[in-house]
Amino acid sequence: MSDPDVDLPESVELAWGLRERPGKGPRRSLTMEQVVTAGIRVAEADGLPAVSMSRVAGELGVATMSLYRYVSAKSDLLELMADAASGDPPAPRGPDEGWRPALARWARANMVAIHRHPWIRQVPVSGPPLGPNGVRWMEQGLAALRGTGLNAAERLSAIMLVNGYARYWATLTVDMTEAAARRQLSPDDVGVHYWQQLARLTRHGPYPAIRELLAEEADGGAETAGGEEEEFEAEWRFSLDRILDGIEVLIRSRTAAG
Amino acid sequence: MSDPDVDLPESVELAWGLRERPGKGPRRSLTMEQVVTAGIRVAEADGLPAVSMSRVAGELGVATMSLYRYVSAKSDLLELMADAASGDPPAPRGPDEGWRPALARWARANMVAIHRHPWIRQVPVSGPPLGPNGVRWMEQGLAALRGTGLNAAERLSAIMLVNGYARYWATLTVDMTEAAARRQLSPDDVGVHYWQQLARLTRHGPYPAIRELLAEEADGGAETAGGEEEEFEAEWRFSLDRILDGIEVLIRSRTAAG
DNA sequence: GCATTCTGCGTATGGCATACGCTGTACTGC
DNA sequence: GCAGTACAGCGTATGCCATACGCAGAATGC
Repeated sequence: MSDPDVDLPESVELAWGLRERPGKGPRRSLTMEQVVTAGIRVAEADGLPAVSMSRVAGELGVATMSLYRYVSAKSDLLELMADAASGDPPAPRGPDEGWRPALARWARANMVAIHRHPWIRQVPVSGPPLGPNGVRWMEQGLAALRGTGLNAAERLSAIMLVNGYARYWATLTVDMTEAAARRQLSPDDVGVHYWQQLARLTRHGPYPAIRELLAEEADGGAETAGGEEEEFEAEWRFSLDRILDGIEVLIRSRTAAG
Repeated sequence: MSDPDVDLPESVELAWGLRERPGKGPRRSLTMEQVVTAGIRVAEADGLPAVSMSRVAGELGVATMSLYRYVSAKSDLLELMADAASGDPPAPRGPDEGWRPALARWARANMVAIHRHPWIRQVPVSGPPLGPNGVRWMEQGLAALRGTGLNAAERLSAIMLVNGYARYWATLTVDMTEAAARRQLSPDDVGVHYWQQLARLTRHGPYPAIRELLAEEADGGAETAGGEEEEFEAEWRFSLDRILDGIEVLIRSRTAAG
């Protein structure tokens, strides 16, 4: 079913600690971990655009080109950084936790990881996870759906859907917060500003649904407004609950039929 | 409610055709449309990384720096390109089309637009839509949910959820297809290769859920496999149906209670 | 002790976005 | 019809960037 030696990108093998030292030649003076954490340090301090090969090399006191003995291209480095910064998936809470709370915790942890390391959202994803942490996240996500009656493809699609949402949401909120900070406003004010802009643009022309939205927003907008924090939270929960409801419909139909 | 003059980014005003010619000074030798379509032409031909200010300027027969009379930064140009390439939202089909088919059509059109212009997925989104097409897409999305009993915030969250999924899915499939093409494989083979890689990495260690997945995939993988095209389609539909089911649960509860 | 093989890295190439300031142009107010 | 003014196009220059190539020296196997 699985050949003993499927070929894997070199940096992935290094990250998993496979690959033995090759005997010949001088010792490496750095570890993969040092390289990756140096990259993370830069991203954390000055953002992903500041992560250049020369900057990371400088951080380690080596020449720029030395890094290419560890990663085959900058994109490799970025992927490894993202994997490392994702950290540990949330610990399972025992077999009697239902799939729904487990998946909700997993989703939130997903979102929180990006909030904690906002630069992750700007790392282009080139494919399904292969890094050590990515695979462990996958494991935990799938574990939440064991015994639900969903088949393999469905379990996979479901966690991808949830992961996609968490990433999307985190990206959106971080972008908004950063846009706000750049103009020295609160995230709330950015929202208000957007409504005003939209109102101006749609003042003339066929935009009935948007105008209905704006009117309703202006009316009742205040009634649900708690703190900023709570509002973000409520919106996060809203869409997540829609997704989980949708999954639940399917699971129920499976357990009823089967 | 809405001030007569909320400030809008200059390029947005240009794109909407607001802003009168300023009397003084020489005429502009280009239109915004020319600049944007030149950028799109480059992206279409050689991908987004090929879109540099000098390349676009060359396409138009003007000097690089001339473009900065039209956009304030490259990111402006990219956003305008993405908006223009999004094209028209799907036409509404009449008031007796239910919210669900309407939203499903909208979602698919969203996804198809990215498939048609794959570079769109690489344009960083800096905030909610302000371009002419983006606003019209928003209008159509919201229109699909009129009269469902959902309030403004809920309608907005719902279409954002659907849009996020469409974008996510399109990105994923395009990335996979391009990765396959780069290695001269079929997208299917890339999938198989991934399973093999995952199997190797999880052979030792605590990955029960992933191993279960791999086993099940290896067993029954063939039984559902139709053409590639159909499989993509089925997976797209699966998650979309989860989301729509979730929205439907809420709508039903609203119309029952209200 | 020699061949081999790998490491670190200096150098060089060919990009890139964009700040600045100049020149000529088309209009406004007189 | 003319002066003043604000703007268009753009040449030049700065300071980045990723990475290809090849060399010198280090560690090992034999």
